[in-house]
Amino acid sequence: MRKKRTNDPKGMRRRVLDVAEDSFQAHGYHASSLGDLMAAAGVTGGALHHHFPTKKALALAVIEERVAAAVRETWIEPVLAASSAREGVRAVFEAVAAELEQQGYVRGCPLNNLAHELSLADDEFRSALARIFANWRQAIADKIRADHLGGGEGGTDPERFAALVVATYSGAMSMAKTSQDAGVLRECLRGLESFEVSPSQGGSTVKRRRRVLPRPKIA
Amino acid sequence: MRKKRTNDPKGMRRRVLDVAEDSFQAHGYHASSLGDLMAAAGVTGGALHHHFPTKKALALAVIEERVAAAVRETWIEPVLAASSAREGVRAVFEAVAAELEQQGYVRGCPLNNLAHELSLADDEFRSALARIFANWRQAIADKIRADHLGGGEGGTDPERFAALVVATYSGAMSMAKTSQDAGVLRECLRGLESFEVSPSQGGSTVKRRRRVLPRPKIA
DNA sequence: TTATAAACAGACCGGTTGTCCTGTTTTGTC
DNA sequence: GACAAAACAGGACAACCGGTCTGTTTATAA
Repeated sequence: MRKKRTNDPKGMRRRVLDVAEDSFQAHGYHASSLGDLMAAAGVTGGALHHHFPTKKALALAVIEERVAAAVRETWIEPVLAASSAREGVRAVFEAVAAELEQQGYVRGCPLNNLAHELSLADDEFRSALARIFANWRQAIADKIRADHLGGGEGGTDPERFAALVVATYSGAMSMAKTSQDAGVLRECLRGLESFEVSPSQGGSTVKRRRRVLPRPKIA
Repeated sequence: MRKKRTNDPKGMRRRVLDVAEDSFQAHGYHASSLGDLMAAAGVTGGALHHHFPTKKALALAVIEERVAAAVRETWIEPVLAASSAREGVRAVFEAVAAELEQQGYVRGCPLNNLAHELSLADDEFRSALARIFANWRQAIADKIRADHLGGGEGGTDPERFAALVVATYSGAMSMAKTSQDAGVLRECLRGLESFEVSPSQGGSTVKRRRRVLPRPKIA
């Protein structure tokens, strides 16, 4: 009996993270047993333990590598690449809503899913998750500040706007997951779009009230 | 061996629900073992099984009796009793923020905590939780409609406003829990409040543009 | 080649989980 | 008081969980 065994530490680690990310997202951390993950990934206990000594280490890797990357790819990069912060926010909301409606079910936000389950359980989990939230908010705030330099977004407080956007998205995804309906995402986006600047910090040239979130382009 | 035994089904059931509600909130559903609950409540396995045949039945009772009541008491009733929807929302945000800052830690929103962990696990859980979200939103929307009848909040879409408020609160609590800092609640409230347009502008109805959040009426 | 460590296989174990089961005591009803 | 049902006590149990341990195979470097 010859055993074919291809030593591929990189690939094996990636496969484990793939199924762990998926299972944590679908069933949560506690409801995902290492036995299930091993079976799904086609990995033995020895290999799993070699790459991730404990379940906590595995979850920490999922958070820092996969969840952070997901937020970066679906939120931070699109917003920074957009013509403005508000346009970027609008585009992400609609892209996520469209994707959810296409796939027919809602599994929720990876970051919020794990944040709710693990924030109080372990402080390492909590700080890792808090860091992702902070980066998310800061990226949006930075984009607002960039808009300021470009002459736009007169009275918008960057941190306040960022917090509001992240909170609205997180809560909308929570409701969308519970009702299994992505429509609430669009509803909340409409709410944000009718956001008007409070002219308290009237440093901009525009004094009159105006719509701050531009109408969606017809594409 | 004499056993002192006071048959008190109502009280026993209440004690079990008390500790279950607390443990589900603090550690989550899966991380709360029935053994821990029995020890904390001072209840034997037989008694627990008599009132709640399965762990799922216990959780369902917690959701329908305790979580729904919590949302009703901290959100629905204060908002409906407030002078306006906007004032009620502001009061609840500030009351919760003050309470969290006083107790020094954040355990999150009871509804959202369980919603994230259980919505995908079981459809009975999901529908029960979705019903609470729906009642929450409808109460706020109803209050907006009541404001309409009183001559206020012209142009504010009730369902849209309610969805935005609930989403913002849920997401803000999620971040507050993860960062263990209730400050983001106040920040998001400020964001919602900046929906109002120019504070001392006249009440003329010249603008037919959508003003989703007019400023609150100050008596 | 040889030595050494990394990469992996697979069984094993103590502890825990949720549930069930058999009794015993109390309550309600006639 | 008789008696059925509810209310509770407490143990038993099979399944499962996460972690560990030993052994074998593969890569790496001298």
